[in-house]
Amino acid sequence: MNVTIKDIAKKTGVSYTTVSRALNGKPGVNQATMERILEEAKKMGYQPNAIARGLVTKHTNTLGLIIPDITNPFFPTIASGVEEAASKNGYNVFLCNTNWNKEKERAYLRLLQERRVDGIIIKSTSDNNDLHEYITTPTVLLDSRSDEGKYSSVETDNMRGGFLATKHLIELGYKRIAYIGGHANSHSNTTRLEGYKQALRKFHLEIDEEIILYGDFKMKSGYQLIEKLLKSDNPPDAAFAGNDFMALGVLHCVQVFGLNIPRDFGVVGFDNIPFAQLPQVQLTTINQPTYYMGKSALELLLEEINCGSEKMVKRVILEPDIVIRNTTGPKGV
Amino acid sequence: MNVTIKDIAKKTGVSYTTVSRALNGKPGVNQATMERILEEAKKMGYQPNAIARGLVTKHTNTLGLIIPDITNPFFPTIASGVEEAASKNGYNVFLCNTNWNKEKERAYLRLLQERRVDGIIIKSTSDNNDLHEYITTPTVLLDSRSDEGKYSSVETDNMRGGFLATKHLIELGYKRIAYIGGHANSHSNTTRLEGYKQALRKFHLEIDEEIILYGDFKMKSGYQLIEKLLKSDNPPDAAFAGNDFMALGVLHCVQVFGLNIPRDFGVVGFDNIPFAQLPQVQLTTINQPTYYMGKSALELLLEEINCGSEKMVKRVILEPDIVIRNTTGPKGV
DNA sequence: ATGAAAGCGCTAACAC
DNA sequence: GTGTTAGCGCTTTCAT
Repeated sequence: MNVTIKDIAKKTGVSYTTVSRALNGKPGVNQATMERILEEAKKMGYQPNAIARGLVTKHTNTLGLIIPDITNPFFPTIASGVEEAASKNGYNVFLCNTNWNKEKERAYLRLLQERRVDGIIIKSTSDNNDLHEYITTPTVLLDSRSDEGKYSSVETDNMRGGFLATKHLIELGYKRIAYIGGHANSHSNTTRLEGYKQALRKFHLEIDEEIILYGDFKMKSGYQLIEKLLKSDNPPDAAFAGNDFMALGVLHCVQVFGLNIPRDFGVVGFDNIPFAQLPQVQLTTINQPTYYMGKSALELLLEEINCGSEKMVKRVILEPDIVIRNTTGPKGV
Repeated sequence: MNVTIKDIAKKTGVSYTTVSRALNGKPGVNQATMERILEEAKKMGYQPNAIARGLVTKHTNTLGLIIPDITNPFFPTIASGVEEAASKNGYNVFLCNTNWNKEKERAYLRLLQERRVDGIIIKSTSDNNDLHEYITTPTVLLDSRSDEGKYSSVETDNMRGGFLATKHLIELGYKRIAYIGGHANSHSNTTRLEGYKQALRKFHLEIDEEIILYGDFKMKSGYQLIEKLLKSDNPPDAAFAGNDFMALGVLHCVQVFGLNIPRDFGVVGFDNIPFAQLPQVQLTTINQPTYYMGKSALELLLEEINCGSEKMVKRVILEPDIVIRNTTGPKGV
């Protein structure tokens, strides 16, 4: 059995209120008794029971972080941003991996709230605008705009990212640029696609729905999508991928087809995951301030938790930038 | 304010004991009242308070997973193994990232136990054998043998892995094989090193401490360590790296030195992280059943939690195997 | 089948 | 400076 404040009260001969006060460093305890209590507590191996405390204080110093794919390095980087900042503020975080599964997302939302987390940070799997039906706790959205106006959010300017990527390919002379996207109805996908279209329009290039494809943000789907296009009658000569994972799949397939990168075919990714900079990979991509996104999501959440009712809904939008490496270059040169 | 069982008791005109019974599907409730209660609960948006429940039941259905580096894909894979299995069994997991920091590890251990997690899975940052001083909760060790005999553990046969890797290099004709290790006093490091030495001895090659170096399991340190060796008078012609991360660093540096891989220089990693199989990387490495390690650690932990006192200490040792790709080949050919 | 009451370990009012 | 009391939301005897 664990030792409780009552045990240590008995041992030191004071009331357990006094013990509680001493242990929490609250004023109104004699220096001498204070020391006696602390010493005895240590000797008995006392460990405060956060559960009991939470029941009365109404907060658990516990947070939930819901992400779609922990094996995509983009999310661990975010997670470490969240976690380090949380840790610094005395919070622990439940890391929940939905595997892009809407059901799992809902289940986690429920579980987290039953566990009375003080707040939730979520990168939702889709933009259905029905999140509020499942949420009664302070929440900040990551890279998403579902239920816009209800929750604070932090995101990279995906549209601009998409624009930058596509513009870069166009300026290098690539003529037929495919969009190899992620989940069709996810915020990241739709906004990046919008940026892609914007760039095409600006440079008076045709938007061809034939070469706009959706997958699932995973490597394999990048491979399969571009394979289909490369086999077609009118194959593209470049691709803007929904994320780096998919870009890696695209790269692989393009090589299998014997095309020279970047001479015959250009590829741009999105995220700038650490592996994109490997000397063997050198993927041109859109850089997101990933770690910082996690950190600032946490800060937003903390504000929300502490400021309580006067809910200030903020939207933090971070600037992406393009990192040019070796998967793009002057077309045909 | 959240709705409680008392609220719904008042509403339905029964005692709150009955409500509790109904909500938990316990016997002894009339079918009709049962339905009334359930319906009312749903209508009022009742969410059970896991905190209050935990206080009386003494368990939280909550687990802690402590890992050293979430940005090394090896650990997310383990984490997803743990999490999926945990989820299936109704547990939520606190994911804690120590960043190879002993202090943080201890802090998390304390926090987790204050939060009354039902169990802990930990990949410790070092093998100091003092873990038990900080642990009073069912625990299983990952890839570690500290406090051997006190806790169940799951690990890959690291020694055999080290042996396999080194033997492979020797048989290909590499003559001077460096060991580019991770943290000197971590279990994974010492056992892999032991396997390396075993292989050298078996093939009557000299064990040269000059080319046995320790880093921190990160890419950069792989680069720096091999750089030092490559600059020396008697440079190695191959390296067995402490993990894939470090191997990637080694690869980079070797290329910078203009050596041909695998003709002039062979590299073997450890872990077989997903990125090792990228067509651009094709790293020869020792494969660990990573996801399964997480899963079986969880199963061990559940056993421990449920069987209570009759503590069965088990050690699960998984077989590694070598995956031969393009960073090794017949020396000089 | 249902209810009353106790109590999990703690914090917070309020009294002294 | 210290103690008494109540109560957080729930489960669990023990009655009825």
